[in-house]
Amino acid sequence: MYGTVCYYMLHEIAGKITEGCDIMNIQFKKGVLELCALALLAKKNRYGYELVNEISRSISISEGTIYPLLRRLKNDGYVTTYLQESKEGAPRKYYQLTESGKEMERQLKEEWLNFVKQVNSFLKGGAKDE
Amino acid sequence: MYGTVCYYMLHEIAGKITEGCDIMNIQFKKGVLELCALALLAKKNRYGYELVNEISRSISISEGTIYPLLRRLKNDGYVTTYLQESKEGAPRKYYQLTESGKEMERQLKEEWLNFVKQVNSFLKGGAKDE
DNA sequence: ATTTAGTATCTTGCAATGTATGGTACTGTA
DNA sequence: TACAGTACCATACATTGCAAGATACTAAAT
Repeated sequence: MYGTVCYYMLHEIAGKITEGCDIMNIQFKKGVLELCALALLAKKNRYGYELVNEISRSISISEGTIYPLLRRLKNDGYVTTYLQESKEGAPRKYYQLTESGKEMERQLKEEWLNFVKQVNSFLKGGAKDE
Repeated sequence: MYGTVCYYMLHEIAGKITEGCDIMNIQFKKGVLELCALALLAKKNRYGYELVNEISRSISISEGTIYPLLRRLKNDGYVTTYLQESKEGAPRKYYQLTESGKEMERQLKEEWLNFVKQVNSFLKGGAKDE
């Protein structure tokens, strides 16, 4: 019951940053967060709380989203984890991409860029009228 | 029981087009399809089956996705509908954007472009390391 | 005439996944 | 010892795309 207040602060801050994008961001996010997490882990090993903070700078997310996601990634063999003590709080669980995780990251990135291209084609020219 | 075979053909074709993008497209799609539908309707009125065909040229979707979506759009007041007979089959239900639908389309488009920018920043530079 | 194929719409139950909510636990400071 | 900050986790829920299957009309082939 102690850190509860701080917990909510994080959520509030995350919400403020992406203010005005709330109508459907919730839906846009589906699936893309996995790519974001993999992309960040491709740069260096990180712990869960760190990922929440990094990602929530740009995209409003909460911890209840990241931790289950990371568990999925581990179950699927895309990451391994190791614990490391911290001077400022509970021990941190670091996540490290496996080879298959790196491969997944490349593949998802490619698909994402492709997908965006397709969607944008609808937004711009739209499908030609016959 | 008559047109069932043809029904499945459409699905097969749609599947083939986006072959190789199946790992997570399902997730990428969430929410974006609504934007695609609105964007296509912003160009001209269309009927449901037409939308399925247009969209499935680029993104693999099925009818079970579009019709419920269109019902949602109607319930939320973003489109109105009118029936029109056809020489080649069942009568078509056309969908027409309302003013609030047009506004929604503009807003979603803007959010989408913004969202893509944020995600791409993770993929490229990634968040700076402190 | 009956079958088959094409066009068109709709419904139900399922699966995936982000969210809200709330809990645990460790450290350092007042 | 109370509190704030850091860090992790679990459960119940809502949203939404999908699979599967039903219905109905038209037109061409048999």
